[in-house]
Amino acid sequence: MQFLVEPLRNYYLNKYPIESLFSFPITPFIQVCQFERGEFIFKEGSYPEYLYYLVEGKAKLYVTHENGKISLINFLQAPTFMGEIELLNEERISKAIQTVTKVTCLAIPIHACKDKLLTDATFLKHLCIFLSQKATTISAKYTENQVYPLVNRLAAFILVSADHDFYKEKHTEVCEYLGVSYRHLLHVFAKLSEEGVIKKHSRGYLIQDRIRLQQLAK
Amino acid sequence: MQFLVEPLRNYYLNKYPIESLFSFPITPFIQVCQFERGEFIFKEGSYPEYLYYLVEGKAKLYVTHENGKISLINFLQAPTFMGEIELLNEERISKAIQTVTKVTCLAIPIHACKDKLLTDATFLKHLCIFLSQKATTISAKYTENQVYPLVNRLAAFILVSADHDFYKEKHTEVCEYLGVSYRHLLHVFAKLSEEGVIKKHSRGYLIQDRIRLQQLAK
DNA sequence: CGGAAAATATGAGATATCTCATATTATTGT
DNA sequence: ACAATAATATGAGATATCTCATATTTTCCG
Repeated sequence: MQFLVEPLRNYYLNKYPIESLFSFPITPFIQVCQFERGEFIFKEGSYPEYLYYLVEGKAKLYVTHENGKISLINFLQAPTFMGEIELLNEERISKAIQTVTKVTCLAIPIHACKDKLLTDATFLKHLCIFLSQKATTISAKYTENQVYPLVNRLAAFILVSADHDFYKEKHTEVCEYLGVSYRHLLHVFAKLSEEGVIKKHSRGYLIQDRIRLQQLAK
Repeated sequence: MQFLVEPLRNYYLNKYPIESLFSFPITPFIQVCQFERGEFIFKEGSYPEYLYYLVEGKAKLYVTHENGKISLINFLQAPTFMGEIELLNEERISKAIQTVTKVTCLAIPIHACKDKLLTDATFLKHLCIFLSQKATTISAKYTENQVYPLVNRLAAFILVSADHDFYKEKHTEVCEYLGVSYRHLLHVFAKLSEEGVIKKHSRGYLIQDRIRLQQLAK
């Protein structure tokens, strides 16, 4: 992790203005940092020093279970807070956040700002909205995971992740995200291929029957 | 649903004081209401008129999927907010809340208090903490549901739900809560019985090997 | 560039979980 | 008290999903 100094710090502050999330001047406190791909923004069990606001890049939020299995709870993309739950609860980080690509964040030092943040109605309202959306999203994933077989969930995931009908994600991450074995994920990809819904290419899959895929997605 | 008038209203307001959750005097706005067992506090698709604060009794939060299946997301017990997400997002209720027992709530009328609530740092901080705990809880359930087979999840549920080592819950609700078929739930109960971990009685099960049950719970 | 590590691919048996059907018991409401 | 409804119980076949093992290809880094 690297903190950016002027004039780069100022460049990002102007590119991603977050003053409106607060009722007091937050800018003097903000540090701009960048993480290389594969770095940990938070490690499981660590104590958070910053509340981060991700503005560029992609990271993954995951938890490692006692049995060694990994659940990838969500991919994080801009704009998103990171570490906000631990700010509120003064707990150690229970889930890891690791960068998938190079990531740029605005970092708010907790020791310097915590009292201000926890009494700022503007910030707290934004945070409530953020947390309520987070709870809503994870609730939906939880119930859908229980009720729909992989073929439906994968169809939905392909639709959401494809760019110009081209899907290109790492199976290793996707099986952790959908909570299934690698083998089974491959099985279902093979099945969708057989049925002509998608077509395998060297670096991913091309959607061939978007209508059918949408039907499968629900 | 029935609103309680004085002096009953006052009785509950004094028994369950929530003034400290706000920085302005909320009491004049609060109505105290009771729901009979089986009543809907919120129906899926309805518009919320009140932010509720459950103080007595038990309710269940669930969602009905397009395929007709029901996922019971959580059992709600005091103290808990209900309808807070829709207060923040001005959306229709996506999940139903139905009482399991007779329920008593403090009801805050949204149209009269919304502006005050959304600018009250004290309330918003409490709400943030509540929402962050909610997100944390559902995240844990989500990942454990993916990673652990029913026997482990059921063991944990029995431990949490038993009173004086006696477990007495409706299988119909528990299978919706754990996201498994009724039959499979019965299978696993039979297996735990066979192994002498629990023992079936006329109205429930008695825990016979708490140590073993705790091992199974994780 | 080359070796190590990571990702992808495949086959096959095992098992957790599902659906379906039916019977019995308990609860509820009139 | 009785009928209807809800909950509980059971057997059995089907299937979604898992684990394991191995081979091949791709990516990464020194």
